[in-house]
Amino acid sequence: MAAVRTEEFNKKEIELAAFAKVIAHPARVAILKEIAKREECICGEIVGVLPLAQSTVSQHLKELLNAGLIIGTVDGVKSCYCINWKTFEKFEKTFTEFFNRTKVQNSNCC
Amino acid sequence: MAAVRTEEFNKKEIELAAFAKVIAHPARVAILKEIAKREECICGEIVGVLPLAQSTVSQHLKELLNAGLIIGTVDGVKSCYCINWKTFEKFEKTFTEFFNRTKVQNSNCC
DNA sequence: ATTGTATATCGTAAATATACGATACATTTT
DNA sequence: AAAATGTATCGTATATTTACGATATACAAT
Repeated sequence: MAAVRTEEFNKKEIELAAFAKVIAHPARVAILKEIAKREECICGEIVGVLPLAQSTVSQHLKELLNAGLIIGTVDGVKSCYCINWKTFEKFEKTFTEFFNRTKVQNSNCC
Repeated sequence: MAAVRTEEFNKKEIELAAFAKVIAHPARVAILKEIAKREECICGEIVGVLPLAQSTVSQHLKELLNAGLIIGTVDGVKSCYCINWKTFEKFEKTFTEFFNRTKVQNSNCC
């Protein structure tokens, strides 16, 4: 028994947790910031900025791709990434809603 | 080599990633919501609502405590938890800032 | 004092995540 | 055609996370 028992929770909870997981690593946060800063960014530039091996960065990029947070295009030998703002905003909305709705449930506590 | 190389990233990135990790599990999201809904909540009530063993829930509660997101008080045999709104708002602010600052860096991309 | 109850902790198994080097692959350059 | 370049993938080691049952602990009730 070690797999997360995702089946048992409600959709919103699962989605928020999944989104959180995507940005739950400093490398992926740094990658997102770097791509946003440059507007678009080739893989090599990201590797140059991060204290990680090329293969590790590539792995993190893949996870961001899977999550739909970035879009990758091939430019000759190079891979070019940019933020998928549509998904980015979906993430933002999901987090914002979680915080707002959780707050609303409360009135006065400790 | 498997430990996250946290030392190498900047503070903001590490903090955001760490905060994200705390809510990167549906059980912990569900626990937070449940406690917020009831304003305060004893452990047994949470266990009753979640599809997880008591010891597992206790483990998740401990992580939320460590993160400072909840406060636990002993009430006889029972343990009573409530949201630590101060930390909660710190989390909210951190996420909001990340989304806002990342967006600002961009103008027009794909 | 004994029993029951609520919760935390321990021990442990299995899954997942992280990291790296080596290698494969495709494109570009020579 | 051969060499160089940039990136993805493979294989693998290790750390961390998740989950559970069993047990310990502390208080309450009998």
